[in-house]
Order: sequence, then C-alpha cells, then structure tokens
Amino acid sequence: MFSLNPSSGIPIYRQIVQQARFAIASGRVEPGDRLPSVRTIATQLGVNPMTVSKAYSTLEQAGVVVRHPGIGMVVSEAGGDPAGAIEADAQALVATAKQLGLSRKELVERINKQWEEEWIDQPIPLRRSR
Amino acid sequence: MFSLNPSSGIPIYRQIVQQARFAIASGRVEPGDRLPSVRTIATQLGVNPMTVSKAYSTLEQAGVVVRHPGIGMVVSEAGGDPAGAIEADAQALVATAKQLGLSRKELVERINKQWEEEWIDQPIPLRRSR
DNA sequence: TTAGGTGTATTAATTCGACTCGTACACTTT
DNA sequence: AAAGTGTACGAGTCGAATTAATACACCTAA
Repeated sequence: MFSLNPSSGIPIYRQIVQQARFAIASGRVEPGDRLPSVRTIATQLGVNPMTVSKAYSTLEQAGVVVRHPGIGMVVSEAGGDPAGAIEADAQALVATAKQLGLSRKELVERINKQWEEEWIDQPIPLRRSR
Repeated sequence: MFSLNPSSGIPIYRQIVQQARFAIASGRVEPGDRLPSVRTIATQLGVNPMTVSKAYSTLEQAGVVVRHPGIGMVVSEAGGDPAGAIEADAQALVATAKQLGLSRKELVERINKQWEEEWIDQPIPLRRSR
C-alpha cells in the first residue's frame, strides 16, 4: 500500500500522508476502512514507527482519519473537511493583502494566477524549484 | 523611517522589506523617491550593512526599487505590483489547498468568506494606487 | 584627481526548525 | 495475561536561513 521514493527529497512522513490521501481520494480506501498499523508500515518501509505515527497524526489533525484506541486509524466519514485546514493560510493571506491595500478582486486574481503556476502534489513526487 | 521589532521573530531584512513596501503602498514614499542608504539604515538600526543590502536586493528583485549606481535605491515607476508582496502567502495557500484536494472555486469562496470576517490591525493607513 | 558616497561579493559563524530514530509507556482487544 | 494498537519524551542529525566582518568596485561631486 505504501512505498518510498528516497531520491525525491520529500520527507518520509509526508510521502505517507500523500499516499494515504491519494488512496482515499481515489476510492481505493473508503470511510470506515482501517489503515495498516504503524508497525506494519514501519517494517514494510524499513522506517521507525514514530515516523509513521507522525504521518498518522498529521492525517488525524486534518480530520482525514480517526484514532480508535486499541484498534488503529480508521478513515473518517467525510474523509475530512478540507476547509478547516487552510484556515490559517487564508487568514494570513487576507491580512497581508488588506495591509497592502489590495482589493478583494485583485486578491482573487492573484490566487487564480498562482493556481495555474502551482503543481499538484502527486503520490509520486516531483522536483520542486523556487 | 525604519524600526525593528526584535521580539517578532521576523528576520531583520524581511522587516525592512515589509516596511518599505508598506511605505510605498501607503503613499508615504512615491516613485522616484530615494530610499535611505544602506549604511544610514544599518547605523540607525544597529545592524550590519549587508543585512540592509539583502533587503534592498529583495526589493529590487521584486521590481519595487531600481538600483542607481553611485546614487542608491530609487522607488521604481510602478512602485512595483503590490500583489508581488503576497506572493509567498498566496503560494503557501494554493499549495495547501491543492494538497487537500480543494477545487479552485472552493478556494476562492473560502477567500471571499475570510475577507468578510477578517479585520486586523492595519499598521499603516492605506491608499489604493492606480 | 580624489575624497566620500553608493551597493555588494565573499566567506564564515550561528541559529533554528524539520526530520528521523530509540526507547519506554498507556491503552484496548482477545 | 498476551499481543496488538498509537504515542510521549528525548536525543541526534542535517540543511537552509539569517546575520555579520571584511574588502572591493563603482559613481559623484569638489
């Protein structure tokens, strides 16, 4: 279910997060399904359990997954509401834009522009430059 | 013209960049005006000239300012596109949104919503240019 | 020409956060 | 209990970002 791309430069725990998200988005895993245990994945990937745990914590934080003590991580009903997770970023952006005197319209334009320039994170990572 | 907030955790050179941008956005400094010399600011803030230089380089890179050899840094004609200042925030937001599987439309909606709710201290009175 | 101004290339020291891992622990199921 | 679940805590490593010291190239104005 999970695999690593060591040469990607992308942190292990993020690769796990991405792949889990992709698995859910594609329907390969459905709400109510259990994800593999921390140790299962850790052994499979040759990685420390804590690293996998960090990935799971991230997913839980995002509401993608629910922790069931003694059982494991289960995909949540909605698969997580994305809106909450971007709250902080959105807030920062709007605040800065207002300080600079940008209009709402101009800000939205900027977002649209950025949207096209930006890559979509794929399960198989790509090189990002800045 | 410039001041530092040591407890903010924001790097010195970025504080300078930010303040210069606000000064321009608010009309306190206009296109054609000269910014204080590197050493003037450095002395005033008790900082190394290179730190100020880095701020200026950043501004030049963004097209906010033009380098006049032997003279100094002068605010460019357009004063730079204010939208450039939110580049970083916009990028972060879009990246997060995409990772969460949000559509462009949904993201824009979120922004609009945030725009209504948000009102934060605005350090500097603003003036829309152009 | 030269004195005094401009910004900066180079290099190095330092800080700081992200990432990973080892270990031990609390907890639930069976 | 025994065997499974996830995790708190701490330490180690690594690299990027930040700041500084110094010396330099350049332009202006007298």
